[in-house]
Amino acid sequence: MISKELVAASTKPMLLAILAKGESYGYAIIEEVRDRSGGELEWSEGMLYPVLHRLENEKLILSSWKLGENGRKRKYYRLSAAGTKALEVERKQWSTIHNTLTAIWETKACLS
Amino acid sequence: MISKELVAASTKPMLLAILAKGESYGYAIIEEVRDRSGGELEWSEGMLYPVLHRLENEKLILSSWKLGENGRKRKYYRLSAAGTKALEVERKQWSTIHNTLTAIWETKACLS
DNA sequence: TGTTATACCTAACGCCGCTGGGTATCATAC
DNA sequence: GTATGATACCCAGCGGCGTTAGGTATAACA
Repeated sequence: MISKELVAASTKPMLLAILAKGESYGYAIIEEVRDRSGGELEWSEGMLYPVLHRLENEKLILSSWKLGENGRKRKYYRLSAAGTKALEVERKQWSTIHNTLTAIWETKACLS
Repeated sequence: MISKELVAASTKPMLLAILAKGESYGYAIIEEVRDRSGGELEWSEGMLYPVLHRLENEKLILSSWKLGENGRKRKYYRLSAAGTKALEVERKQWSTIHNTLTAIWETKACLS
């Protein structure tokens, strides 16, 4: 079980990264996250949909209703130009924190 | 400027990691974080102290008042046994998310 | 016909960092 | 000697966001 804070921090960059590979929709995104994390990450719908709406509101992603192969209506999301830029910002921020964290961890390893 | 969510997610593991290297106190911790991150991370006191109190409440860290070399009273914190375990849990969770994120990012790189 | 999977949405709650304060001591400068 | 800045601690109120726990609707299957 991943802590709430980590989920909060990783949701936006992960979503943007997934949509950067091509358009997708809510249900499929939840499955992809589960697969990619080897089952460690289990996003809930109640968490994902508000995030999608928020990102759309921020103009980082765009949506359009389409009919899936199974005859069901799906709301497909894709990255906007601003979303692509935002993804890069997210990646840099993540790297900054990750590097700082590993630097401290490695220092500990040296002393112990 | 690092996003609020990322700060929230990294505060606890970073604090535990710093104290794992030896006891320290609020003001010095803020400086260490600033140095370690190359100035990218700037913790505020209003953010740090409540976190320290919370971690102490969770028995992950222990505190004791001491007199610093400069004649000032300082509240020194150190890791408890439970805190050491918690640090390992935090590290694992961080790795899980980091690996998932980089996996998705690399996939994107392959397709583009 | 009813149950499961798909697919979307929302309201109330709680946690937690952020902002913007406050208090006190010590060193330095004027 | 007194003002300023650095050190060092603390707290209240606010807002954002995941969580929990619901709801609606359609297609497939039994």
